[in-house]
Amino acid sequence: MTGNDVRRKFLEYFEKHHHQIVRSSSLVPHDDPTLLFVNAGMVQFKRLFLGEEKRGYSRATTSQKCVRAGGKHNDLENVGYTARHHTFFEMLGNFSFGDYFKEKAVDFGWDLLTNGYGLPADKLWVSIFLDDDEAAEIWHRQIGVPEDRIVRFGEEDNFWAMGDTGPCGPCSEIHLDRGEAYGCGKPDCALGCECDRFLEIWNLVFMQFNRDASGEMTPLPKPSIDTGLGLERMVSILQDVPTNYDIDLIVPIIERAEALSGIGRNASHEAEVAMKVIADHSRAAAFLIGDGILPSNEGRGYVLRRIMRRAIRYGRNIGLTKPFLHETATVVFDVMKPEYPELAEAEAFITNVIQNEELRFSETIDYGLKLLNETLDEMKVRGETVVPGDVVFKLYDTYGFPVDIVQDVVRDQALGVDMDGFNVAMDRQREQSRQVSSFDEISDAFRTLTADGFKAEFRGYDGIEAESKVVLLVSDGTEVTEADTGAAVDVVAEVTPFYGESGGQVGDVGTIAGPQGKVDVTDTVKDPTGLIIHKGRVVEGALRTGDAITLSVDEDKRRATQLNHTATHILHAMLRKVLGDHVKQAGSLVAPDRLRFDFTHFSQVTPEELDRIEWLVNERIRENAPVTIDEMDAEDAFQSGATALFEEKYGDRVRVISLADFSKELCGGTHTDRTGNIGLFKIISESSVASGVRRLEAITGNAAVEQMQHTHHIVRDAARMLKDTPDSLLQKLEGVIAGQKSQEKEIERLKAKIVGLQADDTADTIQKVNGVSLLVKRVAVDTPGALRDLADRYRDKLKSGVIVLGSAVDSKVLLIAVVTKDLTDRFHAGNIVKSIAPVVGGGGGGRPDMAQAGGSKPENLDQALKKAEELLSGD
RNA sequence: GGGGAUGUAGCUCAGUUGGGAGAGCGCGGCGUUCGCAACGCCGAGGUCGAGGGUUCGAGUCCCUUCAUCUCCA
Repeated sequence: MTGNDVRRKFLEYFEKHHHQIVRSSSLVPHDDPTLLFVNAGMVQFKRLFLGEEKRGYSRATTSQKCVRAGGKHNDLENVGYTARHHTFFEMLGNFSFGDYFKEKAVDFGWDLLTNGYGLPADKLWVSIFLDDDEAAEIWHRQIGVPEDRIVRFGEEDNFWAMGDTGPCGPCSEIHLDRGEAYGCGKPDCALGCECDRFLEIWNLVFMQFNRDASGEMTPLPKPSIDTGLGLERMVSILQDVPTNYDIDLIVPIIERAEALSGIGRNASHEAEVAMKVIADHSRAAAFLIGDGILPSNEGRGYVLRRIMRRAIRYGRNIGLTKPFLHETATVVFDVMKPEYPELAEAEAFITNVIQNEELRFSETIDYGLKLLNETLDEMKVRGETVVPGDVVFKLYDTYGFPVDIVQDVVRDQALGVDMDGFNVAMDRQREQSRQVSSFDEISDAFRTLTADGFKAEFRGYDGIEAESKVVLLVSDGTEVTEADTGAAVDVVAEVTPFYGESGGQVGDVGTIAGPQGKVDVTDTVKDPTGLIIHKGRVVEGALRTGDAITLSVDEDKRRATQLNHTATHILHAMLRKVLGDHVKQAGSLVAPDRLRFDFTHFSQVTPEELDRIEWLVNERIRENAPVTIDEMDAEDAFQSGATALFEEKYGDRVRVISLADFSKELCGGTHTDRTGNIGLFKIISESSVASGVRRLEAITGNAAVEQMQHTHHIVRDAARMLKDTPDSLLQKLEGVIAGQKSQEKEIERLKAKIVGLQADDTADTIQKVNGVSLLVKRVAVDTPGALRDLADRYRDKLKSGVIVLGSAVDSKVLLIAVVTKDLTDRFHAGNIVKSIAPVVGGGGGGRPDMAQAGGSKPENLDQALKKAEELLSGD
């Protein structure tokens, strides 16, 4: 049975038992800021379990993409060294939302394992929570598992909780005894042993309590089921192979690594580890990038970067010094194509991103090697043989140069590394970073409201005004019953026409009028549960909870925003048409005054392409296509080929926005009703955001017309100033610039000439003191540079001597002292200016042969020069 | 969220108590050559990331800010 068969069989089994097959959600969790990546099957159903969300089914089954790296669950450092750790894996699961409970869950699990997958019932063990007698009863009486194969474990192993508070409950795990051959051989080897004999394969969570802040647990009215069966692990059992890395979903990746390196995975322990790391990380990288994450220096992108770099580093251990990860990732597409066709579609983009990262990392390594070698050279000069730990740490911490590569290099040169020192520095850094991190907390008031089942109704698709009632007022993060004039306030209403910021479209602005007061709404946001919060300030009277209110959206701004939003959809479609199907939306901002669109593309969009895109978008606008909006089931929408975005969350009912036959997108935003309303579309900039992602900014409607007029005025006025027509403006400007250049040159030449003339006029001022030529003179130049030039000329003339020049410019004084090289042992230019500069109220300094100074008392310049003469004569 | 580093010519970078903005490669012109490569000579190209401060004077010191890199959480 292939891995893909195992997955299919699971989903089909539960579909047969009236479960909705739900597609895997993106690896990026949409509404959970505390979670870096989706790491379990239940994540996308969290709000269903909490009762905050309802969907059209009460039973579901999924094969969920999961990543465990970088967050609370971090298996990154284990991958390669164990049989079953992954950063990326798939979790099969069946879920009941207040439908069936323990009995059926146990029944399904056992039936599928024994009858479906054909596992021997007498090799299956079951663990349950200490006092969950109900579960024990079901397993023993209903299923017939002998009592000696039912084991009770404590809270650590068999009690599950979503967090410190919320739904929780006991769980029950099904284990498989693979026989002594897989065991550690110890006499006390039994279920729970760390070895590979007893494999935990399926975890059934019985969600039956709700735990409050005080720790008290109350029974849930509708208990639920959440189960998790690791696909890779299950496949390894059914294919009867020793590790997850021997299954047909992964072996092809390893085989590619073997082919590329020319080394077999069994060649050495090192090779074995490297192959596993490469196989796992290739999968993680392919899927993470496929879900829209790009390598970066923070957050999710940084975790992705670390995963890729870890793979590259291990690749070096088996001689893969050139970029290879994009090749092993290609195998991932082939293997996973049946279940994840969208991954294969993005192949070009994903491999490109990986290759870029490989090149970037090799730059990091090259630079680190350079720094390391410099350090080693210095050490050798000093006769040291151990690289200090803080040096290694600095290379790692600041330049990202991996420690194991330091060790390789150092070993080759028969030197040592102070790893203890490194670890001390590392621990210090950890300690330092572990200071409590405070992240934005959603006010408790909002949370309570949502938990009580309140749902604000959005009525802004059809109108911009609504009558409603104040449900909640929050000021300074705490709930209030009244907000007075001047107070900043967050308002929640029963119904609202205000669009809360989401999907790139900014929140509406407008006013809320109550019986005794008015609030200016400056922004509208949507919290993760969909609660619409109006943010504003009371500008008149006061607003109280329960007030009847009229909510009015600023019409002009909303309308402008709608034009930009519809234009964004047209732009998206035309980008794909002009640049290719690899173009995918990577971010979007739709504001009243402009739109910004980030998308995946490998190179700069040429000016010609930009023109063509702009032209096509405007053509679509002139077609005046109707904007049709359909609400439908998400599955139907996907089937119909509507474009969905990876960073967006979609419920089961979605809105599909269609523009004639050229655009069909899932979108919750507000749109204009015909493309012709947009009027005019103008691109105003094209830039890069990250490698592989470009950004376009554009304007529409009035803003676009104003922009055109503005630039037209500039050209017209410029032409008028140059007494020319706009068409020949550029030619004219070229001439003007050329003329200016030559004049500047002429000025330079003349200045030099003037300086030369001044320099010629010196005979009378050169004095001979003790055989040394001295020139002390007041001159008329206006910049330090000119003064230097002049001094240089004198020096060239004198061949040997000391020159001190001074010049008064406005309220400032410039001084310079030059000593020819042959005299620097007797005179120090720096000391000369230092001693005379105070006379003009300044200071100065410089090199022995040249020094400058300045001052703010021009009236004392002659006095200062006199002092210089005395100083030099007195030598 | 906390730390470290970098930002100077188209590119790679140098710039040492604060005192003439530089190198190599690339680019343009000329020369040598039948031609090319190579070489020689000449030349263009810089808001020293941005803003503020200290100073007579800031690429250099201080503060703020942006961008990039990097480690930790």
